[in-house]
Amino acid sequence: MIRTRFAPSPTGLLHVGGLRTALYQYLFAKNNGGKFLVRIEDTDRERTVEGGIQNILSSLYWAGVIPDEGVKLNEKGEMIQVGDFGPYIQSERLEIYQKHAEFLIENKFAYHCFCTADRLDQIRHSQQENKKPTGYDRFCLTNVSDEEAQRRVAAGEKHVIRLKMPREGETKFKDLIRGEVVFKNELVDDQVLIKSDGFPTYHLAVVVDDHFMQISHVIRGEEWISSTPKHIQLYKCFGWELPVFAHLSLLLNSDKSKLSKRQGDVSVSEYEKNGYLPEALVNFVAFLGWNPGGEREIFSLEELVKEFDLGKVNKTGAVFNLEKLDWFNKEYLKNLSAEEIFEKAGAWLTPEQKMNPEKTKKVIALEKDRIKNFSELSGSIKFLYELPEYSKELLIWKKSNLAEVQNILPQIKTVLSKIEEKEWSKLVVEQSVMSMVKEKGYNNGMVLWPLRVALSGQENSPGPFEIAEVLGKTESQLRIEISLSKLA
RNA sequence: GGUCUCAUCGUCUAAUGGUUAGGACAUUGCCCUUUCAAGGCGAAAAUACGGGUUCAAUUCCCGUUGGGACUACCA
Repeated sequence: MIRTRFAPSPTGLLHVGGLRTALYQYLFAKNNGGKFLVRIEDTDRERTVEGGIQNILSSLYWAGVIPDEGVKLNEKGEMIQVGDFGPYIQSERLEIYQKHAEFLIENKFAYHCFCTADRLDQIRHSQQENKKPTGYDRFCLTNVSDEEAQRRVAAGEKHVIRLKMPREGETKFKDLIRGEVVFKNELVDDQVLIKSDGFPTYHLAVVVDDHFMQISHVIRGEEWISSTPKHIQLYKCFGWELPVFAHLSLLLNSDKSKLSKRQGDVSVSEYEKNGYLPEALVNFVAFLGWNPGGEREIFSLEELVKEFDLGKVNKTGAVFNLEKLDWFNKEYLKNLSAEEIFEKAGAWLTPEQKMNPEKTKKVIALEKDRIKNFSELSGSIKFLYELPEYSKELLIWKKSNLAEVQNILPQIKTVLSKIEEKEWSKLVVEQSVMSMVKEKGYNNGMVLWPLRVALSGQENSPGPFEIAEVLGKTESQLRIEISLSKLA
């Protein structure tokens, strides 16, 4: 049984890099008929933030990356835990880690360390100055006997528990994405397993949990590659079977450094707020470092599941490029009907726009190919609900002049006034105006440009006939009237 | 500094010994058109460098250079 897990720390909002990791874990599990679960790694009490778990889960659900097991959301959006291997929140599993740490101590796979932060800093500094590899010098392993350690622990002295890495040999593993990776054991530090506050570090907790939650494939970011030998050592100490490791390359800023806040929005909820479609973000993020091979780029989540192949994941880090995301979002927007957009974009519409669904849907149909995301929608259709600001210069077509506009606009007005109110439609307006253009031998632009600007007030907009239909006869007439006065 | 790791157009990538090195985004030219968007047709743009191996290297090996990650009682 293939089982993967997403194990975020609730230290902030869900990051797009985190979304990609979760997505790959999800796609891999689903592609293999396996299970995807979410576990919360909240062992750092300093950094854990209020509402962090909630945000991570709601972003995941928004994106459609829904866990089968572990920490989930119910219909009301409340956090629940589902599955046979819980609890799925590390702060609720403290005794398990403690028990396993004791096992390691008893079997001499780990030892107590009483060194102060100051001393640790000092050795690190001198190691760096002497161009030596950094790491704990094993002072407490060599100078503190088991009996003394027991006594000091019993006396309540502050201490941590460290893993005793072997000094000989090397640790090898076969990464599903990178192939064989080898580390010399003597260079691997004696990692702290239990902190002085009694909480486990990531390294102990991740190994214990992945084992008991029967994770078959540990898919995670590249930043973990160098601590993998420590994890493998722990599996060996416990006598557990190793999972398969797959380390994903990082998402990058445009300067190729690890993606961070300083170069714009990186949280999933920010994209949600800005009116990006989850399908577009998911599709985009999936293609950062992986693609199924052909030339097609638009894939639904179900299609991604079908196509996904960890072996085709790239080793190189990918720059998170917003322009491409905009393109994906536009593609998805184009495929939505005005009806669907009206439903989905509710949060971005003004109350007035929401109260006139018939008109707003028509308006959306006109503008939907012009916007990148929903946050642009309301602004882009505003001129159809309220009188725009007019500019005299804009009313004059580049190949025309003031006198010509002053001559033509009244003629359009006359033509339009002849149309019956109930006959008013895009088609009828178009026929009337175009036959006038033809009759007088005018150039299209001479007439259509000022008409369009009179109706929209915009430099760029949909065509004049579409706008006229939405506006209706009275409003259209009014706007032409106002434009005329601006020209005077 | 040490360890690990990566290297195809500006960006995302395809091509696992034989291609005019393909596509997409962005840039740009033209067409369509009243404008913008969309659409259509083009252009420019890459195998980091140096050695091997081979009849043949983007592809395999080595080195160089460059980038990145890690180097915490954070994950």
